[in-house]
Amino acid sequence: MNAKTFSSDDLIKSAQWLKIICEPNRLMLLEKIIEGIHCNCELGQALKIAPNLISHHLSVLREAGLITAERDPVDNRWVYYSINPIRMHELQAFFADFFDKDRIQPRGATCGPQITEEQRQSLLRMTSS
Amino acid sequence: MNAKTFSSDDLIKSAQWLKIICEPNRLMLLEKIIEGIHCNCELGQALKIAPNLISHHLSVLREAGLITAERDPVDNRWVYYSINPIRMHELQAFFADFFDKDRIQPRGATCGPQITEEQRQSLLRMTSS
DNA sequence: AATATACTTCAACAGCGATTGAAGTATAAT
DNA sequence: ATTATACTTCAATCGCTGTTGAAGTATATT
Repeated sequence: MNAKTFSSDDLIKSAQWLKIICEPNRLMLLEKIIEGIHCNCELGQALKIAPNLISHHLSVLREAGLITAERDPVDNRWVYYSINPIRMHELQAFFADFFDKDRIQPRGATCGPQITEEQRQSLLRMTSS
Repeated sequence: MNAKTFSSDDLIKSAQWLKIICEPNRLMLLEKIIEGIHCNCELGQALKIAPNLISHHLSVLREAGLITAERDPVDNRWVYYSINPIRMHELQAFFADFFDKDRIQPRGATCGPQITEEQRQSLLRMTSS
Protein backbone atom coordinates (compact mmCIF):
# COMPACT_ATOMS: atom_id res chain seq x y z
CA MET A 1 0.00 0.00 0.00
CA ASN A 2 2.25 2.77 -1.24
CA ALA A 3 -0.55 5.24 -1.90
CA LYS A 4 1.30 8.36 -0.78
CA THR A 5 1.05 11.21 -3.26
CA PHE A 6 1.91 14.90 -3.26
CA SER A 7 -0.47 17.66 -4.29
CA SER A 8 0.50 20.63 -6.42
CA ASP A 9 0.43 22.82 -3.33
CA ASP A 10 2.72 20.40 -1.49
CA LEU A 11 5.18 20.49 -4.34
CA ILE A 12 5.08 24.27 -4.80
CA LYS A 13 5.91 24.69 -1.11
CA SER A 14 8.61 22.05 -1.33
CA ALA A 15 10.11 23.79 -4.33
CA GLN A 16 10.30 27.00 -2.29
CA TRP A 17 12.23 25.16 0.41
CA LEU A 18 14.54 23.73 -2.22
CA LYS A 19 15.18 27.19 -3.66
CA ILE A 20 16.44 28.27 -0.25
CA ILE A 21 18.95 25.45 0.02
CA CYS A 22 20.00 25.03 -3.64
CA GLU A 23 22.54 27.85 -3.34
CA PRO A 24 26.11 26.54 -2.74
CA ASN A 25 27.06 29.24 -0.24
CA ARG A 26 23.88 28.70 1.75
CA LEU A 27 24.39 24.95 1.78
CA MET A 28 27.94 25.50 3.04
CA LEU A 29 26.70 27.90 5.71
CA LEU A 30 24.20 25.30 6.89
CA GLU A 31 26.95 22.69 6.96
CA LYS A 32 29.25 24.89 9.05
CA ILE A 33 26.46 25.79 11.46
CA ILE A 34 25.55 22.11 11.82
CA GLU A 35 29.20 21.34 12.48
CA GLY A 36 29.27 23.82 15.35
CA ILE A 37 30.56 27.03 13.76
CA HIS A 38 27.85 29.47 14.71
CA CYS A 39 29.73 32.78 14.77
CA ASN A 40 29.05 35.10 11.88
CA CYS A 41 32.67 36.18 11.44
CA GLU A 42 33.98 32.61 11.51
CA LEU A 43 31.40 31.61 8.90
CA GLY A 44 32.76 34.39 6.69
CA GLN A 45 36.30 33.13 7.14
CA ALA A 46 35.30 29.55 6.45
CA LEU A 47 33.56 30.46 3.18
CA LYS A 48 36.01 33.20 2.15
CA ILE A 49 33.32 35.54 0.91
CA ALA A 50 32.49 39.14 1.80
CA PRO A 51 30.77 39.88 5.14
CA ASN A 52 27.77 41.52 3.50
CA LEU A 53 27.26 38.47 1.31
CA ILE A 54 27.40 36.22 4.37
CA SER A 55 24.87 38.50 5.99
CA HIS A 56 22.62 38.31 2.95
CA HIS A 57 22.61 34.51 2.75
CA LEU A 58 22.16 34.12 6.49
CA SER A 59 19.15 36.44 6.37
CA VAL A 60 17.62 34.29 3.63
CA LEU A 61 18.10 31.19 5.77
CA ARG A 62 16.77 33.01 8.82
CA GLU A 63 13.66 34.36 7.08
CA ALA A 64 12.95 30.83 5.89
CA GLY A 65 13.12 29.66 9.51
CA LEU A 66 16.00 27.27 8.89
CA ILE A 67 18.24 29.03 11.39
CA THR A 68 17.82 31.38 14.32
CA ALA A 69 20.06 34.26 15.35
CA GLU A 70 21.04 35.43 18.82
CA ARG A 71 23.32 38.19 20.01
CA ASP A 72 26.25 37.57 22.33
CA PRO A 73 25.11 38.66 25.82
CA VAL A 74 28.60 39.89 26.67
CA ASP A 75 29.35 41.76 23.47
CA ASN A 76 26.21 42.58 21.54
CA ARG A 77 28.07 43.05 18.28
CA TRP A 78 28.59 39.35 17.80
CA VAL A 79 25.83 37.19 16.34
CA TYR A 80 25.51 33.43 16.64
CA TYR A 81 23.35 31.32 14.37
CA SER A 82 21.79 27.98 15.22
CA ILE A 83 20.06 25.34 13.15
CA ASN A 84 16.32 24.88 13.61
CA PRO A 85 16.12 21.09 14.12
CA ILE A 86 12.39 21.04 13.42
CA ARG A 87 12.85 22.45 9.92
CA MET A 88 15.75 20.07 9.35
CA HIS A 89 13.56 17.14 10.20
CA GLU A 90 10.73 18.40 7.98
CA LEU A 91 13.08 18.58 5.01
CA GLN A 92 14.50 15.15 5.75
CA ALA A 93 11.00 13.70 6.03
CA PHE A 94 9.86 15.26 2.76
CA PHE A 95 12.73 13.78 0.83
CA ALA A 96 12.45 10.41 2.48
CA ASP A 97 8.81 10.29 1.36
CA PHE A 98 9.12 11.89 -2.05
CA PHE A 99 12.10 9.83 -3.19
CA ASP A 100 10.83 6.59 -1.72
CA LYS A 101 11.56 4.02 -4.41
CA ASP A 102 8.44 2.05 -3.44
CA ARG A 103 6.34 4.88 -4.86
CA ILE A 104 7.59 4.25 -8.39
CA GLN A 105 4.72 2.95 -10.51
CA PRO A 106 4.91 1.35 -13.96
CA ARG A 107 3.34 3.28 -16.78
CA GLY A 108 -0.45 3.19 -16.88
CA ALA A 109 -1.19 2.60 -20.54
CA THR A 110 -3.96 5.19 -20.81
CA CYS A 111 -2.16 7.18 -23.48
CA GLY A 112 -0.30 6.43 -26.68
CA PRO A 113 -1.37 4.95 -29.99
CA GLN A 114 -4.00 2.27 -30.51
CA ILE A 115 -2.14 -0.98 -29.94
CA THR A 116 -2.88 -4.64 -29.58
CA GLU A 117 -2.99 -6.30 -26.16
CA GLU A 118 0.17 -8.24 -27.08
CA GLN A 119 2.04 -5.00 -27.86
CA ARG A 120 0.75 -3.40 -24.67
CA GLN A 121 2.06 -6.29 -22.58
CA SER A 122 5.41 -5.93 -24.32
CA LEU A 123 5.53 -2.26 -23.34
CA LEU A 124 4.71 -3.06 -19.73
CA ARG A 125 7.56 -5.55 -19.64
CA MET A 126 9.93 -2.86 -20.97
CA THR A 127 8.97 -0.20 -18.45
CA SER A 128 9.07 -2.55 -15.48
CA SER A 129 12.52 -3.94 -16.25
CA MET B 1 30.21 8.85 16.50
CA ASN B 2 28.40 11.22 14.17
CA ALA B 3 31.54 12.40 12.39
CA LYS B 4 30.02 12.66 8.92
CA THR B 5 30.81 15.94 7.20
CA PHE B 6 30.40 17.32 3.69
CA SER B 7 33.18 18.96 1.71
CA SER B 8 32.74 22.08 -0.39
CA ASP B 9 32.84 19.94 -3.51
CA ASP B 10 30.15 17.66 -2.10
CA LEU B 11 27.93 20.62 -1.38
CA ILE B 12 28.52 22.34 -4.72
CA LYS B 13 27.47 19.14 -6.48
CA SER B 14 24.51 18.73 -4.17
CA ALA B 15 23.44 22.31 -4.87
CA GLN B 16 23.48 21.51 -8.58
CA TRP B 17 21.13 18.60 -7.98
CA LEU B 18 18.88 20.80 -5.89
CA LYS B 19 18.76 23.40 -8.65
CA ILE B 20 17.35 20.74 -10.96
CA ILE B 21 14.51 19.81 -8.62
CA CYS B 22 13.74 23.21 -7.03
CA GLU B 23 11.50 24.17 -9.96
CA PRO B 24 7.78 23.57 -9.23
CA ASN B 25 6.94 22.28 -12.71
CA ARG B 26 9.86 19.86 -12.65
CA LEU B 27 8.92 18.61 -9.20
CA MET B 28 5.36 18.04 -10.44
CA LEU B 29 6.66 16.25 -13.53
CA LEU B 30 8.72 13.95 -11.33
CA GLU B 31 5.69 13.31 -9.14
CA LYS B 32 3.51 12.39 -12.12
CA ILE B 33 6.18 10.13 -13.59
CA ILE B 34 6.62 8.43 -10.23
CA GLU B 35 2.86 7.95 -10.03
CA GLY B 36 2.87 6.14 -13.37
CA ILE B 37 2.09 8.88 -15.89
CA HIS B 38 4.98 8.52 -18.31
CA CYS B 39 3.47 9.84 -21.54
CA ASN B 40 4.65 13.25 -22.63
CA CYS B 41 1.25 14.48 -23.76
CA GLU B 42 -0.48 13.32 -20.56
CA LEU B 43 2.16 15.10 -18.52
CA GLY B 44 1.35 18.28 -20.42
CA GLN B 45 -2.36 17.85 -19.69
CA ALA B 46 -1.73 17.14 -16.03
CA LEU B 47 0.36 20.29 -15.58
CA LYS B 48 -1.66 22.49 -17.96
CA ILE B 49 1.38 24.14 -19.47
CA ALA B 50 2.54 24.47 -23.07
CA PRO B 51 4.06 21.41 -24.79
CA ASN B 52 7.35 23.15 -25.51
CA LEU B 53 7.70 24.06 -21.83
CA ILE B 54 7.03 20.46 -20.85
CA SER B 55 9.66 19.44 -23.35
CA HIS B 56 12.13 21.94 -21.90
CA HIS B 57 11.71 20.81 -18.31
CA LEU B 58 11.80 17.14 -19.25
CA SER B 59 15.04 17.69 -21.14
CA VAL B 60 16.54 19.31 -18.04
CA LEU B 61 15.53 16.32 -15.95
CA ARG B 62 16.80 13.94 -18.63
CA GLU B 63 20.18 15.66 -19.03
CA ALA B 64 20.60 15.47 -15.26
CA GLY B 65 19.98 11.73 -15.46
CA LEU B 66 16.90 11.83 -13.24
CA ILE B 67 14.68 10.38 -15.95
CA THR B 68 15.15 8.40 -19.13
CA ALA B 69 13.18 8.69 -22.38
CA GLU B 70 12.08 5.99 -24.78
CA ARG B 71 10.06 6.11 -27.97
CA ASP B 72 6.91 4.07 -28.47
CA PRO B 73 7.92 1.10 -30.66
CA VAL B 74 4.53 1.11 -32.39
CA ASP B 75 4.24 4.84 -33.01
CA ASN B 76 7.58 6.56 -32.83
CA ARG B 77 6.03 9.97 -32.24
CA TRP B 78 5.13 9.17 -28.65
CA VAL B 79 7.73 9.46 -25.91
CA TYR B 80 7.59 7.83 -22.51
CA TYR B 81 9.66 8.96 -19.56
CA SER B 82 10.74 6.84 -16.61
CA ILE B 83 12.30 7.66 -13.27
CA ASN B 84 15.92 6.64 -12.69
CA PRO B 85 15.64 4.86 -9.33
CA ILE B 86 19.38 5.07 -8.72
CA ARG B 87 19.36 8.87 -8.85
CA MET B 88 16.26 8.93 -6.66
CA HIS B 89 18.03 6.88 -4.06
CA GLU B 90 21.13 9.07 -4.22
CA LEU B 91 19.05 12.17 -3.54
CA GLN B 92 17.19 10.45 -0.72
CA ALA B 93 20.47 9.34 0.81
CA PHE B 94 22.00 12.81 0.60
CA PHE B 95 19.11 14.39 2.45
CA ALA B 96 18.97 11.64 5.03
CA ASP B 97 22.65 12.24 5.78
CA PHE B 98 22.80 16.01 5.49
CA PHE B 99 19.70 16.70 7.58
CA ASP B 100 20.48 14.06 10.18
CA LYS B 101 19.68 15.75 13.49
CA ASP B 102 22.47 13.80 15.21
CA ARG B 103 24.98 15.86 13.23
CA ILE B 104 23.96 19.08 14.99
CA GLN B 105 26.82 20.26 17.16
CA PRO B 106 26.73 22.95 19.87
CA ARG B 107 28.76 26.04 19.19
CA GLY B 108 32.48 25.65 19.63
CA ALA B 109 33.46 28.81 21.50
CA THR B 110 36.51 29.61 19.39
CA CYS B 111 35.19 33.00 18.35
CA GLY B 112 33.53 35.95 20.00
CA PRO B 113 34.67 38.36 22.70
CA GLN B 114 37.05 37.58 25.53
CA ILE B 115 34.83 36.08 28.20
CA THR B 116 35.18 34.33 31.51
CA GLU B 117 34.89 30.56 31.78
CA GLU B 118 31.64 31.03 33.69
CA GLN B 119 30.16 33.10 30.88
CA ARG B 120 31.35 30.58 28.29
CA GLN B 121 29.61 27.77 30.13
CA SER B 122 26.46 29.87 30.24
CA LEU B 123 26.60 30.27 26.47
CA LEU B 124 27.06 26.57 25.93
CA ARG B 125 23.98 25.90 28.04
CA MET B 126 22.00 28.31 25.87
CA THR B 127 23.04 26.81 22.55
CA SER B 128 22.48 23.24 23.67
CA SER B 129 18.96 23.84 25.04
C1' DA C 1 34.54 62.27 22.55
C1' DA C 2 36.71 59.73 19.02
C1' DT C 3 37.89 55.52 16.93
C1' DA C 4 37.28 50.63 16.00
C1' DT C 5 34.60 46.55 15.41
C1' DA C 6 30.83 43.61 13.73
C1' DC C 7 27.69 43.42 11.17
C1' DT C 8 23.50 45.36 8.06
C1' DT C 9 21.35 47.88 4.46
C1' DC C 10 21.33 50.15 0.02
C1' DA C 11 22.00 50.75 -4.89
C1' DA C 12 23.53 48.98 -9.02
C1' DC C 13 24.90 45.51 -12.07
C1' DA C 14 25.05 41.07 -14.44
C1' DG C 15 23.88 36.55 -15.59
C1' DC C 16 20.91 32.87 -15.41
C1' DG C 17 16.67 30.60 -16.40
C1' DA C 18 11.51 30.23 -16.84
C1' DT C 19 8.22 31.43 -20.16
C1' DT C 20 6.20 32.43 -24.74
C1' DG C 21 5.31 32.25 -29.69
C1' DA C 22 6.93 30.77 -33.92
C1' DA C 23 9.35 27.74 -36.80
C1' DG C 24 11.27 23.11 -37.54
C1' DT C 25 11.54 17.85 -37.58
C1' DA C 26 10.01 13.25 -37.77
C1' DT C 27 6.60 10.00 -38.03
C1' DA C 28 1.81 8.43 -39.04
C1' DA C 29 -2.60 8.70 -41.23
C1' DT C 30 -5.44 9.73 -45.27
C1' DA D 1 1.46 13.52 -52.05
C1' DT D 2 -0.85 16.01 -48.53
C1' DT D 3 -2.29 16.69 -44.02
C1' DA D 4 -2.12 15.79 -39.10
C1' DT D 5 0.19 14.58 -34.92
C1' DA D 6 3.74 14.70 -31.32
C1' DC D 7 7.02 16.67 -30.01
C1' DT D 8 11.67 19.76 -30.39
C1' DT D 9 14.37 23.75 -31.25
C1' DC D 10 14.97 28.68 -31.79
C1' DA D 11 14.77 33.52 -30.67
C1' DA D 12 13.36 36.93 -27.64
C1' DT D 13 11.68 38.69 -23.37
C1' DC D 14 11.39 39.29 -18.53
C1' DG D 15 11.98 38.72 -13.71
C1' DC D 16 14.65 37.15 -10.22
C1' DT D 17 18.79 36.75 -7.52
C1' DG D 18 23.77 36.38 -6.46
C1' DT D 19 27.42 39.54 -6.16
C1' DT D 20 29.90 43.87 -5.29
C1' DG D 21 31.16 48.34 -3.30
C1' DA D 22 29.71 51.95 -0.52
C1' DA D 23 27.18 53.86 3.12
C1' DG D 24 24.79 53.12 7.52
C1' DT D 25 23.90 51.37 12.41
C1' DA D 26 24.88 49.75 16.88
C1' DT D 27 27.93 48.49 20.26
C1' DA D 28 32.54 48.38 22.44
C1' DT D 29 37.10 50.21 23.24
C1' DT D 30 40.46 53.81 24.13
